[in-house]
Parts: sequence; C-alpha cells; structure tokens
Amino acid sequence: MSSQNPKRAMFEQFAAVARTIGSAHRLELLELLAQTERSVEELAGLSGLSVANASQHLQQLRRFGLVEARRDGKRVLYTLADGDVLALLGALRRITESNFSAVEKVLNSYFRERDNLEAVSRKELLRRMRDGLVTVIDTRPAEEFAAGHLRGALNVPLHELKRRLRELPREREIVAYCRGAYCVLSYEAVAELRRRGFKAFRLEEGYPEWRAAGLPVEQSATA
Amino acid sequence: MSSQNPKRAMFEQFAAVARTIGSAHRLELLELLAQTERSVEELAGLSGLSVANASQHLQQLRRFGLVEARRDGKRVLYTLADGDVLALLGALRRITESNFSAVEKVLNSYFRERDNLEAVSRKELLRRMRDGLVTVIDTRPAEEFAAGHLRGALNVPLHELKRRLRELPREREIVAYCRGAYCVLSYEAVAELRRRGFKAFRLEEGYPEWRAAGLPVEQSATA
DNA sequence: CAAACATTCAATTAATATCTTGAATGAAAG
DNA sequence: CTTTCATTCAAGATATTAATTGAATGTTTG
Repeated sequence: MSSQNPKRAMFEQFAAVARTIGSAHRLELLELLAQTERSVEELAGLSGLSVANASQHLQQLRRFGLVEARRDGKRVLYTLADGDVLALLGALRRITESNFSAVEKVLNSYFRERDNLEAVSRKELLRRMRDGLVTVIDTRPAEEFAAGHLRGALNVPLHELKRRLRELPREREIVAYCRGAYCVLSYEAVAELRRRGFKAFRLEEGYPEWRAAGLPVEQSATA
Repeated sequence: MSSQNPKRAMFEQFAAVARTIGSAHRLELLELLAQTERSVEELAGLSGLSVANASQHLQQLRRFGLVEARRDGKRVLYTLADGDVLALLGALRRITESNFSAVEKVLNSYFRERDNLEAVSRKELLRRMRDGLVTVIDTRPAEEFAAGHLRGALNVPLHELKRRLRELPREREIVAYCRGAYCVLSYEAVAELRRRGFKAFRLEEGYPEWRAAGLPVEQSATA
C-alpha cells in the first residue's frame, strides 16, 4: 500500500481525502453541517440514514479533517472544519455544474423558477448595503439566525413571512439569503415577495460562504 | 441508483466527480497535466502505469470534465480543463496538508530544506516585478518555457544553472519558479543559488497557478 | 450507583472500483 | 491498400468500500 516512492505516498493521502467527499451521503452531511452545528441523531434524521451509518460517515469525515466534533452532555455535536472545506465544496460544485446539464435540470426543477430569480453577488450586496439602499432578510429559523448572521440582517423565517409582510419596505430593494447555494428558503421567500409586488432578490450564496469570505457578521458568544 | 429525491441525485453527481479525483494515480495524471499538454504514452511513462490503464483513467477524467483531449496525428493529447480544476486541487492539497503531518514529513524529506527556503507569494512577486526589483527565472526545460511562461521571466533550466551563473545578478533578488507546488526544480535552484551567495527565493506556486489567476504571461501561438 | 440515552464499535454481507490481458479502432506512412 | 503505431474497448480476477445489525462505551439524571 505505502509505496517506496514518497511522491506516490503523498498522492495517496490526497486521494484518501478526496474519496472521503466521494459519497453522496457524506456530501449531504457536509452540506447540512455547513449550515450549522448538529448532532448525530439530527443529521441521521435529516439525511435519512440510520444513526449508526451516519456516525460511521461522520467519523470518516473527521478522520480526514473535514469536520470537527465536540461533546455536549450526552450528545456529540459536529461542525465543518474551518477554512478550505467550503472552498473545496464550492470548486466541486462549479466543476460539476459546468459539465452536467443533468445537474442543471435537477436544480431547475427542484428550485423553483431559479432562472427567473436573479441572484445578487456578495460584493454587490456589500456595496448596496454600504450605500444603505437595501433591506437584507435572513429566511432561516430563529435558532440559526441567533447563532450567527450577516451584520444588519433582519430575521424573517420563511413560515412567518406572510404574517410579517407589513414590516418590509415596498420601495426599497429586499435581498434574501439562507444557508447556502442549495437551500430553498430564500428561493421561496423571493418568489412569494415578488408575487406580492416587492422588489426582491436572492443572495447568490448563503451565510456560510459569507462568513468564510470574512465579510461582516454578528455571532453569538457561545458559537 | 438514481433516487426519487432530486437532491440526492444531485449529490450523487457531485460525488461522482469527487470520486474521480479520489485515486492517487488520477491525481498524479492531473498534476502532470497541470504542467503541460501530454500524450497518453508520455503520461503512462511518467506515472509508471500501463498505457491501457492510463488511458482508462484519462477517459474517466474526461468523462467528468476534469481534462480535455484533442487528436494530433496519431496521438491524443490531454490537457487540464480550464477554470476550477486547479482550485479544486489546491483546496484538496491545503486540507490534506493541514491535517496530516505524514504529508508534511513526506514534503520535508522529498523537497529539500523546504522550511528554510522562504517562498514569495504571487501578489508579492507581482509587486516587486512592477517595481523592477527582481529577476525572475523559470527553471523548467526549454520546451515547457516555450509553451508559456511568466511575462518577463528568464529561462534557466536547472541543469544549465551552474554554467549560467554569470548571467544572474548578484545584487538583485532572484525568484525561481517551476511547474507547481510539488515541483522540485525551483527548490534545487534556490538551494544552489544560495550556496553561491545569491539572494534567491522561491515562488510559492508554479506557472499553472499563475496563469489560472489571470496574471501576465507570454504564450506561444500554437499552445 | 443504576437506568436511560446518544454514540460508537465490530463483524457480516452486498456493491464498486481497479488492474491485467488481448483484441479492436483509427490515423499515417510506405 | 497494407503496415505500423497510438489509443481505446471488453471481460474477468482481485481488492476496496459501503450498509446493516446487534453489542459495547461513556454521560447524564434520578
């Protein structure tokens, strides 16, 4: 297995890390963890895996430095490892999307009206925020918002949106975001707001990417 | 295999691309291709694979959009696909290096005196070049230099270095680069130059990364 | 300190990927 | 048009990886 050739051994290490993200289940776990810290049981439930199976996948991810675990009482909480993991997933996503129309189609059918809902880039949003031209809403549930959010964002969880429309400005632009590129909340929110006549847009990526880029956030002390 | 769940199908696509880089042999082929366009036979020879086996790996890489092929006479030449492939490999490398001292050790034993040879970042080099403070040497063989190189670089292949020392300035800084992060040529060149009393540094990454970053290069018309 | 719970371990079975071999393409040169 | 050479295809033997199950570990709570 370990070769005489040190270069070969090095590639073997890289390959082992790559194989670790070479599983749909583990990628789904990583995406869930990119959103927020979660327990094994929660991850198993969200991904449809058995607890034992989810645990094994998580340990593999941990062994290769992609996630980190900490114990909190009787549960073990997992998070994404910092730094380059999001970059790795992003590059993987871009390569896949650019080569497979199959993925495009899934995206188009799964996320409604994707093509019609123009997305705003991080830079663009930052500029408009500085100019005070925009209201930013965070469509994630209150707990996730509490753990950390874009500085200056207003928390309007999707299921409360209809009740809280009067809080939102009719004249200003509204930009909605959620957990990441494959999170539906902001799509739904923008679609709904547009039906009601608001000027609504989606942020291209989500909170994890925003934070990873070092842009201004507000975080809870415990997180 | 293809699930009812469209999200699952999407992750399956991502995973398939990730599995494609989850093999030491394929990673080695990608690294060789990052350096320059090459034929199947050449790749087989450099990597120690049988031709048939190399061909199969290359086809898999092509199927998943990581390399591109073109026919030239009786041979088929492969290149890295543009764009995010280098980014993907870079993120993979950083994650692996940060987690495994085993890799660090391999690097330290394989690349001599790695820690002692300070590296210069691309930005830094660009700045010093603009100020005209530095001589940049390309330590790759003449053919590779001819195919493309940093604008303003002088080609001094490693094996010619000792003969050509008089061409190099004693007072100015010298920065050497080669094919990428795992190419020994620039390490050896810097070590040699320092032994001779030159002020020599290494560029952190190589020509492929420089070009991918959109920094100024000079390319042959045919490439 | 014992019961309840979340997570992990270990072993089996099922599924996938890899390398080898020899034959089949497809372009070029005599 | 036949030969030569580089590459690709196809099939089978071997090795790796994944999911399932039931038992074991380690923490909290009463």
